[in-house]
Amino acid sequence: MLDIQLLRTDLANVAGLLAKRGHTFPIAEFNTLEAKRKLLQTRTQELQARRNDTSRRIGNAKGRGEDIAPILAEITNLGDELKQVEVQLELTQTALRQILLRTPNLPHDSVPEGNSEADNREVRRWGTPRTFNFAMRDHVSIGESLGLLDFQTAAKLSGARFSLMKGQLARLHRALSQFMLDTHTGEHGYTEAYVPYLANAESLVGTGQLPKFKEDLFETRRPGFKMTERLLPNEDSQRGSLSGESLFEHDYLYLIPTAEVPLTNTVRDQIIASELLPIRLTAHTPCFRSEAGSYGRDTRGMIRQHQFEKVELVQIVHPQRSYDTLEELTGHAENILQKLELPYRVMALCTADMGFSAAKTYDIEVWLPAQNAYREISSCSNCEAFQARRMQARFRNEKGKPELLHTLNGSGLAVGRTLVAILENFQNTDGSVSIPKVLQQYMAGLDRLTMQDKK
RNA sequence: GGAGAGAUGGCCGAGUGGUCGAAGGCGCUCCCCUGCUAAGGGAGUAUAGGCUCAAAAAGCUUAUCGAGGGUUCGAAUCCCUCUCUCUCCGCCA
Repeated sequence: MLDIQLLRTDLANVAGLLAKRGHTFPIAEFNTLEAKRKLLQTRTQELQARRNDTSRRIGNAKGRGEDIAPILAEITNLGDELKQVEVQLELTQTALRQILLRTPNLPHDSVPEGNSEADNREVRRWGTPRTFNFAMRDHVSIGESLGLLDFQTAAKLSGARFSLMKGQLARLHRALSQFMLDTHTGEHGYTEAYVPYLANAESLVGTGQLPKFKEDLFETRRPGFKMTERLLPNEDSQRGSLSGESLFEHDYLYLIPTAEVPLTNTVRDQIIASELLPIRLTAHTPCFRSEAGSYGRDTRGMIRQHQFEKVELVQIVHPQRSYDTLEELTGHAENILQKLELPYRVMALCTADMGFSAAKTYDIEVWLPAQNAYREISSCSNCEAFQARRMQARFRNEKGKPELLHTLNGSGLAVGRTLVAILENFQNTDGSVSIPKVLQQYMAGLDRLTMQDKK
């Protein structure tokens, strides 16, 4: 969420920055609502002040045993008007809030301007893509012919965009996440966390997935929730809530699309002591994405799944440190690829290609031989105070005053895509796949995946 | 699933309709006292927002006692709904 003060004082400039990332800010609507808000809020507070004053006087008069009827007469219609104005104010503020909640972050000065992913800027490259002197295959072909990867059965169980792994491949998948966690906790100073995989709406609003990207999420309904009963008219007096939040939102939970959601929200509604900063958290979780709107893209293989695993990195830091931290965090993710000996490049995303909450993002793209391309395997973002403002996540600054934190997150890495990269980059002419050295200790010393016994 | 008890400021804890953003204590900050330490004395110490203002400072003001709604001139206090925590029983990985 952007600072509403900034919108009030510098709207044209803000709208210009948002336009760079393809977002059209509703300037006229905002100005109208804001003018209305100011009027209504002033009036509401006037009436509230009068009510408070009158009530105080009634209290005093009663204490002295005086007649309160004349004082009561002064405010005969005050209650009704106050109620009306309060309702209007609440509606106006809800409308403003809805605009704010759906407005993306402002891009940092250093973010390249662009209209599409083609305008992303390559920052650096590591490793050299291997050349094959045999008929190189993609991960689906490799995994299936080894008898370790089975999309047909996965489709029977759940549908498209799910996968089933078995045997040493399933183990390699597990080994990857263990290796990543061990590296981040052992070498990069992160604290491992085990987190809920179902999160409430408030958490998803905090990190920015809601309200705008609801269709990307898998939504679950809590057992015992009875929509028909609850929506019967005249059921209770809560109807007509003015808060703008759904009355029933606590009856829904969402499967997390990334561990960024639970990890970042750990500091929601908190004022952190500055000596506890920076907070570095990592977690290995499944991630669930509906992939609405990506029909037909990456339909083959494990690249784009409804369910995949990821080791996530989250840092919660002092605002002055957040851009240094972004470089460090990106380096932590790169370190995994280097240890795995997988070639990659780092891209600075352009204004048009960044995610909703990010002020600046580096994508790390791993080399996939079968696609003859670098593909995203990690996305590292500095959200500055954007999420912190939504979450009311603050720390006590040098003056002892609460100030919004900066939040960062990045994949370290997407496990499924890393597995794909290993299968393709480490394939051998006989159909086996070599296991990167750093993973062998997690595989009881096994150094290659081979044809399963077919008996 | 059954029965019960709770939720108040950084922490503990008082407060069952009025002048309460909230006693008291602890903690913390500053000052005084003390050779040092300890003890003692005094002052201060929530958050968000609005208006005035070019801005800062300041002033005025509103909201917040788990959340939302209601009753009332007035709600931490009364009523309703929900959430969460705890205890006992049952069930369960």
